[in-house]
Amino acid sequence: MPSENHRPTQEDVAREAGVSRAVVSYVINNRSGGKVRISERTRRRVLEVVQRLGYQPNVNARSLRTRRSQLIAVMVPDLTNPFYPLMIRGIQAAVEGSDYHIVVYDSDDSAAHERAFVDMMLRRHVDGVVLVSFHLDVEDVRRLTQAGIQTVGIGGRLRAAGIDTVATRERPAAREIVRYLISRGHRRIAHLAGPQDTPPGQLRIQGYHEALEEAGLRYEEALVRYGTFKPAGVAQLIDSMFAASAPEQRPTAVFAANDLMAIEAIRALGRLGMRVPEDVAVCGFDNIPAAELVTPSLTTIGQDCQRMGRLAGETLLERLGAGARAEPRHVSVPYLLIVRESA
Amino acid sequence: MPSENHRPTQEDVAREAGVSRAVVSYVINNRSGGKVRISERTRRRVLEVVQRLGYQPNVNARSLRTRRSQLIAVMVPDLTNPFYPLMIRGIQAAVEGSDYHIVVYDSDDSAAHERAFVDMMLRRHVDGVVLVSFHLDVEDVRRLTQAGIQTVGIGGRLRAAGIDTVATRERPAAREIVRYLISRGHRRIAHLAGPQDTPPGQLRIQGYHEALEEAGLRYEEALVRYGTFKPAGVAQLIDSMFAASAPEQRPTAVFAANDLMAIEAIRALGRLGMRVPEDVAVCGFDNIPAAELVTPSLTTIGQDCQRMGRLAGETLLERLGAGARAEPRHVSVPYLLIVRESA
DNA sequence: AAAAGGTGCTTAATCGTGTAAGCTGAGACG
DNA sequence: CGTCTCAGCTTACACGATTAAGCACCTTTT
Repeated sequence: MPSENHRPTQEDVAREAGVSRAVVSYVINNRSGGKVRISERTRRRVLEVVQRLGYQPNVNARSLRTRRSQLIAVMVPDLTNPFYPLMIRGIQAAVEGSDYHIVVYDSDDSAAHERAFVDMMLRRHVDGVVLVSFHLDVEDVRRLTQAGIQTVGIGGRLRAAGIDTVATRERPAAREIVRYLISRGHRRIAHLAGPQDTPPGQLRIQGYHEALEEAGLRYEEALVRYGTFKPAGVAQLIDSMFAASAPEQRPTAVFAANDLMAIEAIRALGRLGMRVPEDVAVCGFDNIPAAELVTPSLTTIGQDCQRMGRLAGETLLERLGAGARAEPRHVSVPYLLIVRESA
Repeated sequence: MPSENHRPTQEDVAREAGVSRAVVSYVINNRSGGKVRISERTRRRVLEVVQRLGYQPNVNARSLRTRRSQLIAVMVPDLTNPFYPLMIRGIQAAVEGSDYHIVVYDSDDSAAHERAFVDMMLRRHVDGVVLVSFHLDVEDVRRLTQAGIQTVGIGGRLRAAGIDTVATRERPAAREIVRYLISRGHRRIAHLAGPQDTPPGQLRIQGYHEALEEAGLRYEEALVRYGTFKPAGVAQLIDSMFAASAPEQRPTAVFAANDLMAIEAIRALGRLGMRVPEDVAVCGFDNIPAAELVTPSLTTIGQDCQRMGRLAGETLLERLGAGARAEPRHVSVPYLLIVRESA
C-alpha cells in the first residue's frame, strides 16, 4: 500500500462538524475577536473534529493567501564549524515562542550556493532572513529587501547594504589579544591570517597591525601568512614560517585568525619539535568548544555567538513586528579575552 | 520606504511578453514535450522578460497546485554535535543535482520538539523526511507515512515502523573496540554508558558485554556507569569509579559510549592525577573531529556519518522517484576501529 | 408593531500556479 | 472549394486556505 492518502482539509473538517469552511478557519486562527463571532459550542465541536481527523493546516495555501510564510531563513557558511550551530541555537531561542520558524541553509562557503539560496528565499517567500555571508554583495541583499524581506546581517560585512547588523568588534578584539601577547614579553609575533578578501580576515590583521604599532613594534611581511580559516594548508604555512629563518629570527608567538587554524598550528609546531607555549605561544580567535579540549588548551578571543544569534533573531522579530523602522541598527556584541594554556 | 513591494508574478511576465499566463508556465517548466507546443520565438521572449523582471515562481502556490513541495526535511537531535552537520553534508551531497531541497530541524534532543517538527512537516507538505530521532515512536512515524511522506530513519531505532533505515552496526562495533582493549592486556574494563533507554546506549553496552563474555571476563555492575552522551556529569561518574575502590580494583581501561564523554573522562582522570594511556586507557565512539585534536588523541570507532547521510539521501530519492517499493530496506554502514594515542 | 441592533453563521472572492481541454488560423488534401 | 490536421495559443478550473461582506434570526428599543 503506497497509501497515497487523502489528507484532511478544512473542507473535511467543515463537513464533519456540520459547519462552513469559514468557521473552521476562524476557529483555528482564533479570530473571534473582530466582527465575526463563533459560539463556544461550535468552537468546541470544530476543535474536536480537528483533533479526531488529525487535521493540519496546509501552510502553503495559507502563505499564498496571507502573503506571510512565518518563515525566517538562516544562511551560514559552514555548519561543520561549531561556531554556527551555536549561533543558530541563539536565533532559535529568540524565535521560540513567536509564530516564526527558522529554516537553515548551509552554503558551504560557496558563492554559487549563496546566490542560489537567495533565490530560494525569494521563491519560498520567507518573511525574514539572517545572513552570515562572505560572498553576497549589496546588490544581492537589495534583491531581498526590495522584495519586502526583512534582513539582518551577522558580521559587519553587509553594513553598506543598509540592513541591521550584529557583529563582534573584531578589530579591537584582535588588537587586544595581540596586546596580551606583547604584555607577556613577545616581540616577534607572527600572524596566521584569514583570506584577505574577507572582512574577518582583514579586521583581524588590522587589529594585529594596530597592536604592534601601539607597542612600537615593526610590522614585518615575513611574519604574516595567509590561510583559509580552515585547517588544511596550515602545516605548510607554519613550516615556511619556522623552517626558513635562523632561530633568533623566528617568531616567539603566533596569532592565528581563528581557532581551527590555531589548533592545526599547534599540531604542526609539535611535529617541528617545538613546544607550546614554552617555545612558541599560540592563540586563536572564536573560542570554539574544542578550544578548551585541546592540549595545551587554547588562549583565544571568545565571541559569544549564541548571543549574536539571539540578538539577530530579536532584531529581526522587531522589524517583522513593527514594520519599517527609521534607520538600520548596528549592534556590537562584547568579546572576551580567554587566557588558557597555549599563550 | 518600507518597499512593501509588488513582486512580479506570471501574470506580470505574461502581460509584458504579450502572451497568456499559461504560456509562461509552460515555458518555465519546459513542458513543450506533451500536447502543448511553444514556438522557439515565444519561448525566448518569455525567458527574456523573466530575466528582466527578475521573476521567481512562488513555490507555495506551486506546491499547492502540484501537491509536491520538492522538500526533504532532516531532523537531527543536536546540531552542536559535530556528528550531525557532517551527516547533513552527506544528505546534501546525495540531493544535490536533484530537484529537491533540504530543510534542517534541530530538535535539541527534546521529545516535544520532535513531535512539533512532525507536525511542521505535515503542514509544510514536505515530500520526504530523514529522521534521526531518539523520542519518536512508531505511531509518530505512521502519521508521516500515512500522509504519503516517504521516510528514512538513521539509526536502527525506527526499524519497527516499517521504514527504510541506515545504521551503523553499533553492537559489533562496540564489541570490536572492547576486544581491542582486551587484546592490549586489559582485564578490568569499565564502561561509561549512554542512557539505558536509547538504542545507541543499549547496543554499545551489549557489545561491551559480548566482548567480555568472549574473553571469559566477568561482567561487573561496579564497572558500569550511566551518563547522557553529554560531557556534563561525566566527571562525577569517573570520580565514583576510581576514587572509591582500592588501587588494584580500579579499572585499567574505560570504554566511553561516545567521544564527547570520552574526552571529558580524560580530563577528569587528569584531575585525579592519572595519566592516559599509561595509567588508564580510554576509548570513545563516533570519531568526531575533536577526537584527533585532543591530547592524547582518542582511540575510537569511526562511524562514517557523511556516508550514512548520503545513503539515507539516496534511499529517499529512490523512493521518491519510484514510488512504493516492496519491502523496507535496512542498510548497514561499515565502521572502523581507529587506534590513536589514548588506548 | 416596526425599526434597530447584535449574534452566529454562510457566501464568495482571492492568493499564484499547473494543466487539461478548447480554440484559431494556415497549409495539406481530397 | 470544403474538410482535416496540426502547431501554437488561450480559457478556465483546481489546489487549500483567509477574510470581507452579507444574511437570517432573535432580542431590544421606540
